[in-house]
Amino acid sequence: MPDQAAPFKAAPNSPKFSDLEEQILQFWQQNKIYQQSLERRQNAPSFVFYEGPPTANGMPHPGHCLTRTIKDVFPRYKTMRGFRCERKAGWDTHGLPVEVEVGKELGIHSKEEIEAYGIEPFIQKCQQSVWRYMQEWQRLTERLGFWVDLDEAYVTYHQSYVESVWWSLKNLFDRGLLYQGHKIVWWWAQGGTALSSGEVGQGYREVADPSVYVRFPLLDQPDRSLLVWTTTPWTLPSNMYAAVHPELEYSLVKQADSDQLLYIASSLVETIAARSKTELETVETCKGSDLLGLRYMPPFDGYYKTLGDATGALITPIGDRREEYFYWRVVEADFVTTDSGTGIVHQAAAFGEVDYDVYDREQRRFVEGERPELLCAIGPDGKFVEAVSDDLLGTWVKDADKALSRELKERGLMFLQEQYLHDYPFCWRADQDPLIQYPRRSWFIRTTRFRDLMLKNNSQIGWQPEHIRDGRFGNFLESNVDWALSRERFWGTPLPIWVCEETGRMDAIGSYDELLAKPGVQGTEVWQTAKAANPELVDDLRVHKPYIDAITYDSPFAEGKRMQRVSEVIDCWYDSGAMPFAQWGYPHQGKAQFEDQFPADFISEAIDQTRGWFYSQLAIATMLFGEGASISEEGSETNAADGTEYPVPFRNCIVLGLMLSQWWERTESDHQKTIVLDEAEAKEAAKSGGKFSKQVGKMSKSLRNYRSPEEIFQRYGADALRWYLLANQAPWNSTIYAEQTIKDSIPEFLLRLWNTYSFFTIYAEIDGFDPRTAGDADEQLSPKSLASSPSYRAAEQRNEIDRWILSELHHTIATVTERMDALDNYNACQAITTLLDGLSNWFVRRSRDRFWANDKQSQDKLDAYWTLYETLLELTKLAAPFTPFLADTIWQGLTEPFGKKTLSSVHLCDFPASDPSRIDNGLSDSMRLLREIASLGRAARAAEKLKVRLPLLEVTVILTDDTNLAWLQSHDALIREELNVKAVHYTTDGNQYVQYTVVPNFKRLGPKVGKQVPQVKQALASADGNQLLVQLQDNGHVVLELGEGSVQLDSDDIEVRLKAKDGWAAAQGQGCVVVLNTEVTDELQREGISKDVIRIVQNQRKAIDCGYTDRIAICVSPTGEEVEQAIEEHRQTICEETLADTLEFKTDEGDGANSEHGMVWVSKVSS
RNA sequence: GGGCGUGUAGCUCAGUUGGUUAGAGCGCAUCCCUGAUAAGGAUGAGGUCCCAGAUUCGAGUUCUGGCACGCCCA
Repeated sequence: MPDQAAPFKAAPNSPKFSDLEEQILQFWQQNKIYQQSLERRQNAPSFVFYEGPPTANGMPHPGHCLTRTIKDVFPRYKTMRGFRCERKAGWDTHGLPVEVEVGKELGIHSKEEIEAYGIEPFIQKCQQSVWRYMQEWQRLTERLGFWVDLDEAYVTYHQSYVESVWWSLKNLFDRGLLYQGHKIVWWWAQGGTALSSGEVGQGYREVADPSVYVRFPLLDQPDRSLLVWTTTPWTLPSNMYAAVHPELEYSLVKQADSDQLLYIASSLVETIAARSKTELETVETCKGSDLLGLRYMPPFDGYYKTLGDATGALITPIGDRREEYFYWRVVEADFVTTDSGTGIVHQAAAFGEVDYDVYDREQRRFVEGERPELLCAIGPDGKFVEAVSDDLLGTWVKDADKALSRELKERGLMFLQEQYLHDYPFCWRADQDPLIQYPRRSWFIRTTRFRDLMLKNNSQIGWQPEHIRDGRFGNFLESNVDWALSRERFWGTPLPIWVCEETGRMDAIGSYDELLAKPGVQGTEVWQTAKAANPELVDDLRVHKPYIDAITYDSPFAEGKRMQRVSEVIDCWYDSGAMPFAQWGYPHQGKAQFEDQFPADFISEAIDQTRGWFYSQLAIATMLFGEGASISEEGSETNAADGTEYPVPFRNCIVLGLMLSQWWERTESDHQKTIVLDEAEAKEAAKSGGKFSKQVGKMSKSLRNYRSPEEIFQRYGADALRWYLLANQAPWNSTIYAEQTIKDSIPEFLLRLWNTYSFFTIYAEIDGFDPRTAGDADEQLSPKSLASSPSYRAAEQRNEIDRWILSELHHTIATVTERMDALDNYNACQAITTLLDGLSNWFVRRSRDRFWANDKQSQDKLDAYWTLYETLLELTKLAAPFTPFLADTIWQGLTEPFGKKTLSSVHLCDFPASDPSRIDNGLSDSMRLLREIASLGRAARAAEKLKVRLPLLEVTVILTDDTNLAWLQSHDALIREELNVKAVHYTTDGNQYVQYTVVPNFKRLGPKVGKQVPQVKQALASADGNQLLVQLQDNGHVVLELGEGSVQLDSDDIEVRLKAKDGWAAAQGQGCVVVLNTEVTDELQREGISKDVIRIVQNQRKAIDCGYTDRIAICVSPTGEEVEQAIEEHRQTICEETLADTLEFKTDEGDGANSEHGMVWVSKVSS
């Protein structure tokens, strides 16, 4: 009977993990365990973690669980390892997605509609919308066990945050690094707004556009023309250049019935001739570079009339030529191909990004103040502003195509006109409106000045996986372009620049107070009025549109004039990139925190953040701190800040793969799709007709093709999900969310750990094992302090299997520590799994008898307890960062007898330290061999269909060498038991049973004999293995005669292998062969039968609900004499094993068990 | 169209500086155990390492070229 006063109580059998987790969650909250874990490390060295802010205006899905699990596991680990790891949460709150969400809610789309609705109520709605799914996010964060300071979270719309961002922008502005330029955007003319690439991508559809081939006559040789091609004739009036590829070959061709000569890329001559149904005869050829600089007459002379001969001074003169014409020259461009068109590309810089780049490059050739202007004949409404011909003024671009084409035809410039089918983007909100590429004034940060510095900083970052550094991220930095910072939107950090209404000169503002301190400030009452009318309004809104726009002040540049803010807000990526300092409100406040918490030791986000948060952080930190802080644009009024030395913003970064979903779907008769998330479910549902097909793809809100995190927690628990995410794959691979695998992580790890723990508590209760005998036990029950118990013996005095598992434990601790320090959670988990397997499947199994032994105080039994207890304690600490809930449940169970003397949570403990003196590699090797022998014996049995219950006379184990021979011999009892044999023989002389073969150790042999490897291999294979072995044993080496001389090989160069000879029941492994004596005597047969009977009876005991200690009566109706004799012979054993009072040969009433040996009835006699 | 990545057992995934017999878990099959018991364990089957070339004594691993998929950018 269990000891009533036992310190341990048996743990429940099959717990519902999600319920246990909820309890732990409550415990954590009530006892502020997270805060305690931080306080315990108050003066410890810091390990800095940055939380990349998620947006809380969408529901979280399983993909977010991966990010948050990875973000949790390393800080937890580092905290246990003795570091102070603060974890400030954060929320990304600005940006277009928020505006779109609010717009949907209000049923409005365009900027005009928003303006009509009112910017003030609109941004108020944005501010509220940001928190729409806040609760879900907080719940996810907590339920997953992601420890982070949600209460102290930084929020990008908060005034202090915005002011930090302003400070940084002012810094850049004052250093001349913030400038205005043009950006070519996809423009919705009717709506008056730019569209994001995502929005543009949604709107592509196939349309037929005009395809025109137009002649551009050369100025100096009017009979020669460039032939250019375009599908947007409306851009021709804004033509600036014609681009050729300098390396391509061009032909000057003559049209059959005309005097006209045309330049066309040589490889396209034939195609164009065919299309235009004219003969084109090549007159001469040249390279593209020969055409550079040629001037031509543009197809429309709207600009040409005034600018035709406009020139400017070159920065680098060409020869003695110091001046260059601004427009209508042949220029070079690498993007010119011969895939379509003519090989000469019409350049209208206003309407194409690559065209704009060419223009930009051209501009830089001229000295400042003498540069070509951007030619743009179209207004923001998509209509002609500069009259090409008077009747086009005010015409919508697409309507102008026809008129323009007609005119070109009339003037004889149109070489060919066709229709062209291609994909073209339309507005996703108004599908009749084609988008156009259009230049917008935009603010840029001169990040290109920092390219090399960013690359240098990048090289300092520990990327996980490594290829990110030189691959995706490195390449991205290499091709850096200036950061287009401004957005013509409403909900974002306002660009803190005020402009003089008179002079256009500008000023940047670094904080709200700085603004209020400006002379003659007006407009603050707009905010005050709003706040008075609605006291609920959060104060942070005062630094937002429209309130901030209302504030003006006296211009320092012009007497009596005002300074007014520019209208733009900034890219919200800048917000997130400013997080390292803005989270503290630096430098207006939080200086100490910033200096303490910069840079981060560790961050992690998914791969899609490469150009997002990873870049924005690196760029901003590079520009503001370290060497970068001393860079400023020439001629800027303010010199750069004195470079405070700060390195990269983060030292290590795990880049996570994307998580895909897997589901089963069926299309119903009404074209609706039925989606299930489970294969079993799909099979079940398919019974009602219609097969389901398996799908893999992105998680999609509209399809609902994934399980909500909340449901996963309910079904399987957070630990199961965490273990799946941490232990099943390297985190940077994109993975398929596999429901089944999560389910599997319960029996694979959680339940196995639980069962081992439960096994311990069951026996500890029965035996009253009391760890409190360790009088000096410390608060974390460290192995050293447990040694103070009088019943605790030093490991070297204990049973071998105790020493073995402790050796495995310390080996595992070393591995896990080493792997986790390298940010490798996957292999750390593998090591833990291996340890748990050893503990559960070998230590516990092999030690059952010791735990069941009668003498409660025998030293061997106590050794077993101490070993298991200590291993479980340390294993629990090892597992704590990975499965924090289960680890804490078990920790609390294991420490319960100590009451308040021990730490209340495993997460307050130190991570276990590996004690090298406990690692015994020799023992590990021997034990591995022993387990292999047992396994081989079972395999040999299985091959002969001799089940383990049938006893056999003997096994013979043949080894290649005698290293482990003595050790194994001393363990033959174990093998006898495992294999159910009467005797075990070990030998190295197995000629009778095995064939020896000698194989090369290629790893050593390769470098040694090089090209002779195949010959050596051949020679070894054809030689007699047994003879080679003799040679090796006698001389320590073997000599092989090859064609070109002899080779001497020592024992490290070759490996001896064994192969069982035919005719034996044998199984072979790496270094041994196990041979089974298959002779089954009648005696053995009967013993086997008796064991069968025991099993049948035990099954019946269970079937009739017997308790462990119930006594029974057995009746057997045997099939024959042999069975009867077997039972008679082993009557005593059978009765003992099954707690039977009587065993009779007769037929009984009721349900019996029918077996190969006859009917068996079992009935309960007493409880 | 460009960049980056991925492709290994039915499924989900590992695979070290190249070393010749490619692993794990699940699933499947066969079996064991029945005092951890709605658990636990063993053994086995299962592979053209996406394809084709190249380098090498030797390639899942390196190189080149394809194919498929994904992500990012045009």
